[in-house]
Amino acid sequence: MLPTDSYAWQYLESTVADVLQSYAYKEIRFPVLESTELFKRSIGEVTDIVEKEMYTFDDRNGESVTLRPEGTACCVRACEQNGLLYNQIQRLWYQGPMFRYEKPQKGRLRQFHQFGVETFGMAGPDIDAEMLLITSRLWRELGISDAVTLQLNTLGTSEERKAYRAALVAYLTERKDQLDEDSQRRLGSNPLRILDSKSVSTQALLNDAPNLHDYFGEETQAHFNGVKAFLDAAGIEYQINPRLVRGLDYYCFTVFEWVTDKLGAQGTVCAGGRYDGLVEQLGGKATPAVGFAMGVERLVLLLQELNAIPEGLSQAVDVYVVAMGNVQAPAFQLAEQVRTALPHLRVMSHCGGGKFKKQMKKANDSGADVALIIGEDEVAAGQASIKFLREEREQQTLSVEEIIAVLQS
RNA sequence: GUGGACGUAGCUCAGUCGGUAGAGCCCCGGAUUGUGAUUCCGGUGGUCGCGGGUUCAAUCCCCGUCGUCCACCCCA
Repeated sequence: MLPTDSYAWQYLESTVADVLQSYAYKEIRFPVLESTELFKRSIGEVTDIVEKEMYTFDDRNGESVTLRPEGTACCVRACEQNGLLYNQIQRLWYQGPMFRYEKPQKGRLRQFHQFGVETFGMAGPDIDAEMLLITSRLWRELGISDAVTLQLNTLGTSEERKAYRAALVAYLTERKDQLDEDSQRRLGSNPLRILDSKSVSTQALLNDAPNLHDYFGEETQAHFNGVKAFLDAAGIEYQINPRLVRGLDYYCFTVFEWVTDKLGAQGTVCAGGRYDGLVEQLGGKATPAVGFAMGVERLVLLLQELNAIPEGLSQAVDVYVVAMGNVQAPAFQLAEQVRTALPHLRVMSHCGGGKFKKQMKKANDSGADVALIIGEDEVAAGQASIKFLREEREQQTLSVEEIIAVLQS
């Protein structure tokens, strides 16, 4: 990521941090490198991520380690090892690089970055809804609400899913020859993923297939209705998508995705759901949990696509200090005085000498609104000149105090 | 992993039906010895991704390789 993009990242990062802070979430940080076993046990052995997308290697002790492909498992491990989950409620967030060995394309990189939120110890639909309140508010803060839509589904309990899975496999096995090639392969490995296949013919075939929602018992229905009721009350729009499934094994009940049609093939900008079984699966006490992750690169692309980054953020300089003649030391001193008095201003001192004309051109190109000019005359008089580069206004030669006063206004 | 496109100056790209390359922007100098944005003039800058093959001669044709992009797949 280059300086031309970093301001967009900083804008996104600070907006996300502010929103999460306003919901009283706490930041957690954990390592980039984890034991390979952690991901096999959490994400699922037969998922694509674990089977072919992990950066896995042996360390010097011969232990298999992996660059994290996602944050949830790492977060659970870190919390578990530090006693944050035992009979406790946690609302946490994190941020950082993730690694998946995939073929790069737009919105999909081998090292990419996520914001993640994980909550523990809350079983009701209210905290599920809070995930969507948070993300919905974030889109509003970022000015991209119109570009994203919420897809919502529930996966029920693992027993319900198991029963449905059997019915789906039975139905599709009878019609295997009508399935596309990828779906035929998934029939054996991960049949639920056939539901969100992009193949038109496969989707048509699914219209008469068993419906997951027919397999839900009272608990699942009630939980899902609860989530929907909170969303309705909050005025958050959503689409129920019964074919929305997740690529990671640990999800149950509520799952959701925020998607956009503005980014080409990689349209999911944020996704998450409930994963009540994971903590126990990783050796802890059974703990309800909900969370989500957002793709930073995709959100930055979307912000840029929509021109949603506030003007002025890309400007790096407010004041450019020009030194005429052999007065670099006093010029530095002037710049330091301005920085001390007005720390919010970005003050750049010209370095490298050169002709005055050249320095003025640099001042202009820097994007600064004003240039402070100091030469031998000014040094002798204990003054400096202030020139306004973006407005019709007379250049003035003033004392340092007066210049600071002008800059302040 | 599969398919397609593309790698020429710092950037965006043109070009040579095979005879070792050009524009715009950027940068530097000048018109203008202490005043930028508009002009005008001049200049620097390229083993034409890398390796092999064909040829008198390859940036161009062929093969391989690496990289990038887009889509599939997968997912944030």
